[in-house]
Amino acid sequence: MAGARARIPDATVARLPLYRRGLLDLVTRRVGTVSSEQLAELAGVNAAKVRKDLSYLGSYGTRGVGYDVQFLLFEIERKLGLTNESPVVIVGLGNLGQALANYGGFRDRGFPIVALVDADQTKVGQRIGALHVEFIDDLAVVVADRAVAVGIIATPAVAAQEVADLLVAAGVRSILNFAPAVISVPDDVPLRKVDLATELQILSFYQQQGGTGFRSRAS
Amino acid sequence: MAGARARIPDATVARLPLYRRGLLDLVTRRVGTVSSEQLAELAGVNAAKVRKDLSYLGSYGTRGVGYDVQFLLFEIERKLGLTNESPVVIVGLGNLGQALANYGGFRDRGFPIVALVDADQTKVGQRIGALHVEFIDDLAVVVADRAVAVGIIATPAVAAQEVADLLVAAGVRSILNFAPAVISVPDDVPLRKVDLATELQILSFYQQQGGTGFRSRAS
DNA sequence: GCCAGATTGTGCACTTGTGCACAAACTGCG
DNA sequence: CGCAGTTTGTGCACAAGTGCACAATCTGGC
Repeated sequence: MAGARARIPDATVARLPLYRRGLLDLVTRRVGTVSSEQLAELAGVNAAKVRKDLSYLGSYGTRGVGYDVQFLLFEIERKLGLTNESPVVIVGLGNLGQALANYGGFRDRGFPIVALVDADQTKVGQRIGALHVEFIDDLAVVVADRAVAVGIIATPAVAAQEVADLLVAAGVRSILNFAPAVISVPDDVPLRKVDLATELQILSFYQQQGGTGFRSRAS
Repeated sequence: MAGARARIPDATVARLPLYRRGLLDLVTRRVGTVSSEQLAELAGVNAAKVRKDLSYLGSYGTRGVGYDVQFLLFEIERKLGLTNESPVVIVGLGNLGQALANYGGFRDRGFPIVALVDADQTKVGQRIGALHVEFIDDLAVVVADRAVAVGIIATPAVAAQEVADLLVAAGVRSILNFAPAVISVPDDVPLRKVDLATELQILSFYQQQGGTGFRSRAS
């Protein structure tokens, strides 16, 4: 009762996709009900955290029984805003961009890639997967015509800020940045970054320290 | 004084690579000294945090002047354990694995990829970049012979745990997991995960919430 | 209708992270 | 030699995150 209106903590939001993944697994296995203990196991966290996290969404469990898998999955997807698809544009088709374009994991989870854009004329027209690379100058048109919601930046670092500005101007609503550069965008455009080399360096630190004193704390 | 021995907080460790990146930039621009304010700008954090983070490493700045770029860079790299290279093996050469194999960003930052391994015999022998794909059964030999320190898992989710076990058994010292699955490893093997679809889902949440109430908090 | 067993939801204490504000300390100048 | 200007290093108060422990509540059996 009462709850369900309070703001959901950032740490909880970051775990919701993990719970979702676990629930999807349970659905395919025809499991109808799950306890916080079981879901914790699937998501790699502890049970108390699962219960507290889920309580921020509302009281969707039943004491003595657990959570209804289908219903909880639906509620998490609703909170995450996954009820309809979010078309994605990838900007920059070097090695990483091409890989992301071929990676099926996005479409499967509600983020179909609908456009590929690059500033290099020699790449324009090239076919990658089911799409053709388009020129960066057409970005605004592409975004508008295909209702693109998310922009992925996979360019070299020097171009990242400029591309971010273009994406924002074109009307993209959130940005995922793979370029190893700090970029700034308006406050109303959610931005996350993924830096592969950074992850390796963090691993290096803990490995040098003897491996101990560190568990989870992931992206 | 005194300090430099205390444990470095996880949050600080996660930012050291950002400072390093900024410092590398300054080195190429022939800048000799940097203030916490400037470094904060480059790393996308605030100045107080920079000073506190750096103070955990020791007192390497000079009041009224700032930090010596070369020296600070060296000290950060030393703390991160980047003074010598860490050879990397990539397991799983689907789209993502192939992209990672071609991605130059690793070698440039001290993590040369020295081996590619897959369980699919039709992929074995195939050439990607400068390397040939080897069979998973040879993993232990490859790791030992080439002093591999880091294992990257880029397999489908179902194979992830098995591959993790093989990597640990082969003597790899830390693991970066790209498979959308929870895996467990011994406590002395640092493990981090990168899940691209998870990042998009988190973006989706904040975008649905109206974009506000969220800044930084990245991987 | 009641009890045993199971499992959620949450109060609370603790740990970790953040950022302000300011004393300490350095440089350069006159 | 002392002072003005600058910038670090850190004490402190607050915010966020974590996890234990337990009351509240449900189910099924008899």
